[in-house]
Amino acid sequence: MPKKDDFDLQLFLPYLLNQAAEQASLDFQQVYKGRYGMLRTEWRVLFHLGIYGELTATEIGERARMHKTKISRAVQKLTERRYLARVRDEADRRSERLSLTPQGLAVYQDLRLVAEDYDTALTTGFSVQDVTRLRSMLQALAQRG
Amino acid sequence: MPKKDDFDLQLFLPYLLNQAAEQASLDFQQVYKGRYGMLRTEWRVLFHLGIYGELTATEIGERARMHKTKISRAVQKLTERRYLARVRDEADRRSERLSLTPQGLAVYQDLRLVAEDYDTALTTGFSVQDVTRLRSMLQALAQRG
DNA sequence: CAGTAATAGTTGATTTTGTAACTAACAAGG
DNA sequence: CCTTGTTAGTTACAAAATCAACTATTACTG
Repeated sequence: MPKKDDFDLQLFLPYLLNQAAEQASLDFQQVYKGRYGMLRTEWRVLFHLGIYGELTATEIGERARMHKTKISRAVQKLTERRYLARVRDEADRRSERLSLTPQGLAVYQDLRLVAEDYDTALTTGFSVQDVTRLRSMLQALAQRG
Repeated sequence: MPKKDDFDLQLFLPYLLNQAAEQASLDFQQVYKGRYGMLRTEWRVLFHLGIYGELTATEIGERARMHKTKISRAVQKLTERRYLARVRDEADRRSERLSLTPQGLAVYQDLRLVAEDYDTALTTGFSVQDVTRLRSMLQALAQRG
């Protein structure tokens, strides 16, 4: 393809990161959307609770860097589907302790296995050192700001 | 932070890629949104035309992996702002050849400089080899599917 | 050449996200 | 305590993305 300008968009990091992220997300989305009709935000909330056991909406927001309205809506959906339970914190009645129900936990465990397999599939073809370096660079990039 | 489950979400590639991509996009968005009131889709179309000179909407869609409705709307906005010109292709009257106007080109050139600076800023702190390896791995990840 | 299928691009309806304003509960200073 | 300020979370409205249906044009096929 003849270029008029030698700037290489395919190598521009914000663009490249987005292309890679979107591709990876879409593949994994097939599973949680297809199997459980979940949205990306819902999947993230579910995983946070699966990993940490019990968190408030604000805590999830800080960890996942998601806005509280997104979380609020995800929590509503997950509650309707009986994947999570909300208990008002009596020490501070503004917040709620969120945790997975047995059903939610089962879904999490299923998706967690898929996630591990998918991560393995994504990284085959690269050396272990390269993958380690990739993750650490991505973490560094994600943490700016 | 005590974990109930040892799966590390922070290292899961689709999640990690998204965090890094979102951070980078948001930073760069400040510029094109703040300076020219553009959306991400519009920025991408502008850059494709700046680099390749003349393309149809479909060609942009293939390259950028964007859906045609997104492109259609971005093209409308950019045309309203007099950043791009549309000429019906007489060889195939269904399609239009898109190209930047002088104003559009000026905007592209401005943003291109910012993009180069931002890319440099993002990668300082990493070795040249690491950055090269990062880009090539991201390209490989983006190209699956 | 009809007649059907395919392609370029647009438009409209629905869903999802983002932004701002809101309620309820707590905190701190006078 | 009472005013003012802050925090947790929700809700309402606007912006944007997604999906499906549509028009116009070209390509295929008998």
